[in-house]
Order: sequence, then structure tokens, then C-alpha cells
Amino acid sequence: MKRAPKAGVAPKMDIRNVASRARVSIATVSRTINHVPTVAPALAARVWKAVEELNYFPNTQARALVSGRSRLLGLIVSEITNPFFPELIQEFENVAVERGYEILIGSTNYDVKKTESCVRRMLERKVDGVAIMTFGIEELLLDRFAAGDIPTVFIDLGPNNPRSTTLVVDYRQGIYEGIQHLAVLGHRKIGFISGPLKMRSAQTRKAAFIDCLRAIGLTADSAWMVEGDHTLDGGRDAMQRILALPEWPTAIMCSNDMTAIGVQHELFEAKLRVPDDFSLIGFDDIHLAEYTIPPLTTVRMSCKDLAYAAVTDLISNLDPEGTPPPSKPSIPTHLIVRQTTGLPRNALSDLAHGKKSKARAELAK
Amino acid sequence: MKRAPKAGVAPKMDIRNVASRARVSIATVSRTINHVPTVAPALAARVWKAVEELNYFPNTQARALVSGRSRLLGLIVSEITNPFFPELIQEFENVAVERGYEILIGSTNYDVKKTESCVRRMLERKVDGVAIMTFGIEELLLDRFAAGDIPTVFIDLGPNNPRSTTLVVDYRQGIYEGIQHLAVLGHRKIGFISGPLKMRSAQTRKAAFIDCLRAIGLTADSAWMVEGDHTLDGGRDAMQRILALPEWPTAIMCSNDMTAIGVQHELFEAKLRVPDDFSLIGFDDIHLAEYTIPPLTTVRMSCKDLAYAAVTDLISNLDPEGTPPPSKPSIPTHLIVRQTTGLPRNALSDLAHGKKSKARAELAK
DNA sequence: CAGTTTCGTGTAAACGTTTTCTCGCTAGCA
DNA sequence: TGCTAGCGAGAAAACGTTTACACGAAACTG
Repeated sequence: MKRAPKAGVAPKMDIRNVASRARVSIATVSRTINHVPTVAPALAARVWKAVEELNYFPNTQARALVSGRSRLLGLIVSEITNPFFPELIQEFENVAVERGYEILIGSTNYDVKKTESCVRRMLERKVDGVAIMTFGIEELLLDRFAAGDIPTVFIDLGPNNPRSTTLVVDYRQGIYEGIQHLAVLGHRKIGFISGPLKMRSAQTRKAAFIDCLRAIGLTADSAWMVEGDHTLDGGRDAMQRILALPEWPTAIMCSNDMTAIGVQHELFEAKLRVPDDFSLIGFDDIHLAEYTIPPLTTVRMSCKDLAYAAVTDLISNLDPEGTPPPSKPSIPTHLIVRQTTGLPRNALSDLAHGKKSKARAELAK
Repeated sequence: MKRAPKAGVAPKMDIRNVASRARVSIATVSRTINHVPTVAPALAARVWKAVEELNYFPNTQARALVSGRSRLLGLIVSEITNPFFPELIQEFENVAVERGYEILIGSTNYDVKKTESCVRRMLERKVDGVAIMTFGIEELLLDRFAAGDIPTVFIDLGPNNPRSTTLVVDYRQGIYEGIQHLAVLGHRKIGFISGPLKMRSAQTRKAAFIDCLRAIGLTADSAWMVEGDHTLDGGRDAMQRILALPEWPTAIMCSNDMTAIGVQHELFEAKLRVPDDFSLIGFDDIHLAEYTIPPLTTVRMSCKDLAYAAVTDLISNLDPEGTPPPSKPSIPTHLIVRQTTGLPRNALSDLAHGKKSKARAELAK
């Protein structure tokens, strides 16, 4: 018999090579590498040795084909270029890999066609489950996954399919903290830039905003609630629209950080200052938020928590007999105060110059 | 015979169902859906009709298993949370999908262990090819892919394996434009924050910087060339180190935009102003660069071009007989001037206060 | 010590495709 | 009309696994 072939040249290593080299059957090899406990230690050792020497690794496709499980988890996000999602993806992947799964990423870009192809790919690749983190997906998708009897996790909204769970995020807490923070500073006129309202979750956040405002004794002025689209450009445009209004709010709350950064930029272009002219609060607390100029006050939603909850739910739903979704605490949110919030501009100019009239005139304009 | 079952309930549709419904053999179904031209139109029509009615789609795994081709392209990036990469991923995916491929993403996070597992996954999932866009990957990986005889595309550096091509980026052009721009403004003292120097490509960019400096008649002061790590935090830290120096440069060039944003932040914290106190140039031109405060002057490297070149190379290398890598122009780069570059701070104070002599002295040195 | 479990291993049948090979039919040519 | 090509379609063999099943040996039980 020849010496062990150099590892790495790898002329099509399959389970049979391993079996013959370890002088066992392929079934034993399979059982060994799958950690079936009934394999005799002596044989297992031989198998592992052979695996090592031939540096064999199983063919995922064959494995999936016969076992019916791909060990692949789909993750559908809105837009991969929005930094929140890469952070989420990373956390999601960490948790998934830890549990022995890999992930397949799909980005819808808010486009129906792209979304369709995304779903199709997930179905074709036979994902074992899919997390839909797109903060609003057309209903039709649910059906597709339900039809394939694939477990799903949704965020905020979701079908009442037994194979599907929905994660609930406690938007209210963070938004409430934000509004209270603004109120304490003296703000009474607070605007809101939402996500695309065709998304249910954008509506949820907006509703939470309105409720919190009310809880604190203020009412929402609908002129100051404008629709954005969760992008930099959208934030910029939304702020332009607010600046075109006859009366300005003194603070703006945004439904995500990218929007807030867009707003900051627009304010910079308009030679207005943050927080002197406008206070600003974002949402998500992406890593970048700490680095904006000035650093962004924002509501943190832990994507670590989100990812963990999503993967856990998915996997527990995989084995139909398994433990039913283990309790479901809502994902918490809370305010991170940085430097984009301050006293409202009239208060400030009052303090600085004592010239009330000028400020009033400006405001009236 | 029953009516067509409602599409969507899908009780395990396989090729046999289609075959029997179309009253042909499974071979004919296979040929039809793979567009083999020898199928008689009449039969093909029946097949398509059945496919439609049963809404059948082929099992990717079975297909891959027998054909030996997964129609999967690996894409390994440094760090998915660096916004440059999501932009690249998006473009890459667009091109890949257009050509009928899907992508599997791996993020190394500059971590050997993660990189290993990344490669392993790619190998296990039997990617048809892999693009290594990590701007510096440990050499061991090359061998792994070479061993599997998998086509690869590298950036900047690469092995001289026939199955592997390397994309060359014309860093010099953009960096030269940047330095020239600074020189015209009057800058003579230009610092550079590189990527992690253990990466070959970080070295490449640094070398390009030094060369360009020389080409313009300046020499690089090694004290002003500090090592960063392509992250926000790294940029911040690097700038801290520069600020601790006895003498400061008047302009800083960064080897990517995230670094530049970190620098901007540090300058903000130190109450220094951009571009009045420091001019700043980034690299990559991520979308965010337009939104920093002030907007970042940067060198654009089109990730669209990069993605297109990578996918094209990969696919042309897939069919061994196919056209050999079709010409290889280098990826161009060029300067985008925004608002982080201006006159150097002494020039500025000269203009403001009319102190020429001091500036001259400074310049002569 | 015979009979019955228990246990560990091997044999073989799936899994859903692609693809080679074969075969029957039609058409072309002599 | 008879023979050969050519062509389209079906039968069957892969692809590399997992897993149900069978089977022999060892370990109990009575």
C-alpha cells in the first residue's frame, strides 16, 4: 500500500476513500463524522485518522439531498448598503455558525422583483428556515414560505402561521426616552421622519412616536411628520421638505440613523447647526452614529439581541417536536445621549444674547 | 383525471411529477428546463405547461450533486460592516445574478480562524469560483483553493496559478490626483494613514502614496505615515497619534473612507477644523462620503467596475476551454473633490493676517 | 448451557437531478 | 424498395451522502 498522499492535492475525496482507508464501511464513516454515539471508539479513531490524512470533508449537497436538511438559514434584509443590516448580518451569522448553520443573504432593495427572486433563491436552495428582517415585506412572500412549510421569523408583523413566529421590538421604550429627553430640554415642537409608510413597521414606529408624544402631554403636528425611506438621500430630502415649512420644529426624531445622518447633512448645507438650531435623534445606534459630527443621540436597538432571538426561534421551530418558541421577551430599546440634542433654539438665543425679539421674528418668518 | 391542484400547496414537487403530468420521461423534462435545443417543440410546450401548473422548480442540490457545478460564487470580504463592502457585494451580486449565479458571502474580520472557516464553507458548499476581495489574505488560503482546483480572483496580489487571476487597481492615478490637488492648494506636509501593513494591498497603497509624493517633488516623512486598520476606530486612533507628534502635517490622506471619517471625528473632538486646520482625503468614495460634515474629498474606486471585472474573470475561467481572461485593463481611480480639502492652515492665516514671511520660512524648510 | 436480548457494523435503498447510451423512427439516397 | 444516417426520446447509471434494515457476535437471563 502506498504512503499517505500529500494532503491538499485532493483528487476527489469522498466518503468511500475514507472508508477504505479506515477499513470500515461508509456507514460507519458517516456515523462517526455525525457523532452518532454508537460507534466503537477504536473504529472512530481510525475514521478520524483517515479523515485527517485525506483531509476529507463531506459534500454538503449530497448530505442535504438525502437528509432533507440544508443547514442553511435564509436572511432577507431591506438593503445591504444600510449599515444597520451588515451589523445585523454579522451578529446573525455569528449565532448561526455557532449552532452549526450557515446563512444565505438576500437583499430586497424595496423592490418587488428583487424580493421575488430572493424568495425563489431561498426556496431553491432549500433553506431550513428564513428570517425576514426587512421591516415590511409584501404579504405575498409569507405565503410562499408557508407553502414550502418553511419556518420563518418576522419582525413586528407576521402571519399567524404555526411555523412562523414574530419578534416584537419595544419601540416605545426608546422613543419615549428620546421624547422625554427632548421635553426636559424644553422642546415642545418635535418633528418625525418616518420610514416608507407602506411598511407596517414604519407605521409602528410612527404610531409609537405619536403615542409617546401624547403620553407626555404634547400633540403631534402632522405637518412635521414627513415620510422618509430609511436612506441618506431620503433623510436629506425629508429635511428639505421640513425646512420649506412656514414653521419649524425645534427637534427632529428619525426612524433610523441613516435618515438622521442625511438630515445632519442637509442642515450643514443649509448652514444650520446641530444641536443649536435643531436637536436630532436617530434610531438603531449603528456604529457610525458615534462618529457623526456632532455624534448622534440615538435610540439603540441591539441587533445582537435581534439576531439571537431570530436564530433561536428559527432553530427551535426546525424540529417540529422541539421545544416551542421559548418565551418571547420583546427586544428592548433605549436612548443613547450624545451631542445632537440640546436646548431648543429660542431658549438658547435667550440665554446667549437675551434678544428675544430677534429670535421671535426669525421664528415667525 | 383531477383538475390542476392549486398552485402553492406544493406537496414535494419533483421532476417525476412534472414528467408524468406532461406524459414524457424525466430526461425530457430535464432537457427542456435546461434549454437543450433537441427537444421537440410540442413536448417542450407540454413540459412548460406542467411546470407552470405544478409550479415546479428544480432542486439545486440534486442538480449540483450530479452536474458537479453549484452555480454558486464565493465572495470573501474583509469586513462586512465596512460600508465599502456592502456596496461591493451588491454590485457583485447584480452581475452574478445576471449571469445565472448566486453568491455566498464570507467575512474574515481580519481573523485567521474566521478566515479558515470561511474558506472551509466555500469548499464544502462547492462554490464554482471565489473572489477574494479582502485586500490581503493569508497566503495559506490560496493553496486551499488551488488544491480544490477552484478558480479564484484576487485583488492586487495573487498566486501565479493558471486557475487564478488577479485584478489590478490603478491606485496611482487617484492618489496622484489627490496629492497634486493638495500641492496646488499649497500643502507640503502631507501625512498618510495606511491600512494594516500586514496586508500586501495596504503596502501597495502606501507605496503609491510615497511614489506620488516623490513624483511631485516632495518626500514622505515617515513620522507622518501611521498605520491604521481601515476602521472608524483605527482612523480615530491614528489621528490621535499624529496629533501627539511635535510637528503636524497640514493634510492627511487616508487609505479608505472609514479611516477618514474616524479622523474627522477625532479632529472634531480635538476642536480642530476641517479643512481649516487639516485637509483630508479619503479613499473608496463610499456613498456616505458625500454625507460627512463637511463632505469628504476622496478617491473614487468604482466597486461596480471591480465587481464586474471579478465576476467576468471568474466565469470565463469556469469553462476551462472558454475564452482566456479577456484583456485586463486595470480598475481606474480618480479624485472627487468635495469640502475637506482647502488651503493649508498657515496659508490661511497668512491670507487672513498678511504674515507672509512666516509662511515662506515654513515652506522653504 | 441454551435462549434471548442488546449492541455495533455492514448492505443497500433512497434523495432528485443530469447525462450517457441505446433504440426506434423517419428521411434520404441509391 | 432496401439500406444507411440522423435525430429525438426514454432507460438507466451515475453523483456522495444518510439511514432503515439485516445480521452476526457478544452479553445477558433463566
